[in-house]
Amino acid sequence: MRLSRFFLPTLKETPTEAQIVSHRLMLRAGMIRQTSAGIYAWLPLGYRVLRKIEQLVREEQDAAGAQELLMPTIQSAELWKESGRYDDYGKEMLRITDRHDREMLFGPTNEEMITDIFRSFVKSYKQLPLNLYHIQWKFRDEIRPRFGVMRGREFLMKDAYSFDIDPDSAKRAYHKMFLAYLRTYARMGLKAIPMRADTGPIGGDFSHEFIILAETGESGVFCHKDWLDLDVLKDAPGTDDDLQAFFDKYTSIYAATDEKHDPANCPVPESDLVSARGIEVGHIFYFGTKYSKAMNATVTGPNGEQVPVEMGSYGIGVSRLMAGIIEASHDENGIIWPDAVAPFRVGLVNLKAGDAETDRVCQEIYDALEVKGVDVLYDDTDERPGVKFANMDLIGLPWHLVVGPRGLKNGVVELKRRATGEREELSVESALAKLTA
RNA sequence: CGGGGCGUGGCGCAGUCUGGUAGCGCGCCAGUUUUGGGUACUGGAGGCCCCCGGUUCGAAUCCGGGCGCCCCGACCA
Repeated sequence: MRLSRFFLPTLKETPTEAQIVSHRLMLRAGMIRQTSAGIYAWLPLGYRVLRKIEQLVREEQDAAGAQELLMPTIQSAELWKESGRYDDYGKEMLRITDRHDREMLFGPTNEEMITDIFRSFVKSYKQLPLNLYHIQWKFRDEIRPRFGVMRGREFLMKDAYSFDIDPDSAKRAYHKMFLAYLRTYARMGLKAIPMRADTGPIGGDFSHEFIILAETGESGVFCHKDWLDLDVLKDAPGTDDDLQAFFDKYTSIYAATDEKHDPANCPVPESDLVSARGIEVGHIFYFGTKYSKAMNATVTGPNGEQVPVEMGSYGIGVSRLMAGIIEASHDENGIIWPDAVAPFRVGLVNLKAGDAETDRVCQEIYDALEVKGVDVLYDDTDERPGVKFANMDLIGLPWHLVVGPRGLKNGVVELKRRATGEREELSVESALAKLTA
């Protein structure tokens, strides 16, 4: 993509409404545009990242055996009356009336709907286990939306729903998601810590929330320092292995939010205790038969009896995760995208657009990267170098390849790693080799 | 929902108290200049001053009503 043709409305100054760093940077980097309180339009740069995150989440869900479908955003109130949550959910649920005066709602979550789909088609225990998920926009009419997409009213969420014949099997489903979640965050370069959590309006008796560590996180977190050394991607068992041991290991190390942390009764000696800040980016629940009983979702068991299915649900705030990543990965100049979710892998900076030789080399590099399938944003504008550098740092692409007449005279270009600031001068060939490796 | 604040060119703000032709910085356009970390100069374009009503010779400014947005708190992926 050529920057001269890319819709990227960056801002030099920070809009006043933005208080936290991710919100500021997303506005300044031209990623989002607020349209109402807690509701945002995703501009091309932001949307690219959103899709990257979504895709990574999808890959891990698929790998864990979940199957993707897509349910509507607008739901009928009927199902919610059946489960009893139409009244319980309160004002957070956006209620809508259609032209026939039918009660509808913009879904805040999909337990009822998925349970309805399930009961319509699944009749036998032989069709279990089953895990269905979708990545869909949700709406929760928060009293006070804030912090940009971190606490928006409309947000993109991956929600998966597992169905099993008995609690043991449901536990395994839970463990699978537990692992998939940790893998998902790890692949995004995030340190995520699962913690026992309240189940809130979803209900149920077993739940973990996943907190990523970020200096600017909204809540305080305490954990054993061993957490910081764990490498999920190395520890992760294959999907067929028994996940119990993995689950036990990862839930046995101390971790608690400040609300639940009691310094007086903390099992971790002070010297091993890490105090940090975190952001909740996922929540998984095992709630048994809460919905299946209320909605009569049963299957025929091995002995011919009708058994209400054991269910769990598993959410990841996809749009929130973007803000979380920025909170966890930025510096005073802007965003630092982890490679896995970066909108482009390379920012190619032409320091002197219009200079024949510089233009030629840039074009050559641009074409070579495109051919190799490397996402590249080519700054072909005739802005001053300072402007280009500042903008490149702001939008945070992992690699900056800087090409100017001065370097070309010596046969070199400059490759900068955004995360570390390291720069090296090297030939075009070596730079390309490095970027396409 | 309780408490606080804000709404003035795209963005950041001044002007409101004390009514009298709407300003500044950044950005944008044109030109000159500059050319490796937001360059300098010159000349431009761009505003229903959130909306409706009232007071007044005259309202961004005063009064009444409405809408929107932000911050703190209780609540949440």
